[in-house]
Amino acid sequence: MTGKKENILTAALELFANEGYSATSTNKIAKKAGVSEGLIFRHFKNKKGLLQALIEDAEARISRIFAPIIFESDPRKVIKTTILLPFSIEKSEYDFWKLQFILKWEVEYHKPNKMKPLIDKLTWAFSELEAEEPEKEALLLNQIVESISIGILRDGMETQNKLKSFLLKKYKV
Amino acid sequence: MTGKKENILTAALELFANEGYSATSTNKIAKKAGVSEGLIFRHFKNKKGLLQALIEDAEARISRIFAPIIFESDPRKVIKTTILLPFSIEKSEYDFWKLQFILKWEVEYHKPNKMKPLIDKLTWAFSELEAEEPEKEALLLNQIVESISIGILRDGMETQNKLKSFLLKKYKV
DNA sequence: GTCTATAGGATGATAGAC
DNA sequence: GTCTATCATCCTATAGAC
Repeated sequence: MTGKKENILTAALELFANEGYSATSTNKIAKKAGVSEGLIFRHFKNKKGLLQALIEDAEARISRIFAPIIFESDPRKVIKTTILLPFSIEKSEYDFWKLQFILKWEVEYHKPNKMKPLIDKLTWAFSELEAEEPEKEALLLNQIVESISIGILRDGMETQNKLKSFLLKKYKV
Repeated sequence: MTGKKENILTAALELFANEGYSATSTNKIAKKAGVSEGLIFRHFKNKKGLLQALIEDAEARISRIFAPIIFESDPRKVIKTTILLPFSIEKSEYDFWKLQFILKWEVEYHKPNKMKPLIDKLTWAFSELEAEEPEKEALLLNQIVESISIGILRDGMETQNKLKSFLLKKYKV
């Protein structure tokens, strides 16, 4: 069950997410994983390969989380679920999210269009609800949700909880 | 005018802001600054000292930018100026802002209360305008502005320009 | 699959000359 | 103030044994 390869991934995720990619040495990862340093390179070729494996894992999880929104057909529910999204993240998934956000600041991993499907769906929802400028509403809500996510990951859910009911009321969903 | 100490600061700022603190070696900084590596340590004791000098500089600039809002007495103008804030950043200041945001992900430099004065002022403004929940309005607007700033720094001002007039309209300022 | 040993280079930092 | 030379340490990665 607890293969050593997985130990490495778990340790690396926690360290990359909380201390940064460059600041984390393969030595630290190996120690935390209870594994020899060489094994990391056997399994992942190099340090970047290890990061890549984590990124792919994280992206899979994230599209799984977005799926219920993309396939929702009630516009009100699309907006409601989007607002609730950051509050429904499980603690066990925090490091995956953190990694996402940290990597946005590392040039080579930042893809601005990653949120396009969500924004498109939100645009559709707002236009169904006859908003004056559905695309801008969508862009704005997307950014609000993103900034709430960041707030939760950095300072804890309590700091953002006030905004939850406030937003639901504001958007009447 | 172009003292070597300043060269070091300029080079380090650009590198720290765009490639991260840990990913930037003192060797790279020295080369970019056209200076010997040893000089960095003469002037700033160590790499952390160099970062600290930049942080202090950045914080001074930022409070200078916030000042006009804090001392504004017209609540509508407080909100308007806050919304316009990220759009009024000069290109030459981008790296200072980037550094601010990057450091928020490095535990030891993240202070969640840094925005308190702005949030307090916004709370006051919204309560003057008789909003139902002024504190929550303030928290929300603060986060919106922060996320727009991030968007500008990462993807350019064009990507955020749509939101500018949209927000001014939404907040009727 | 996993470990040990180690290569080869980069890194932060110091000492000493000018 | 500034540079050159140098150090000890740490880093990523490989080779070879089990």
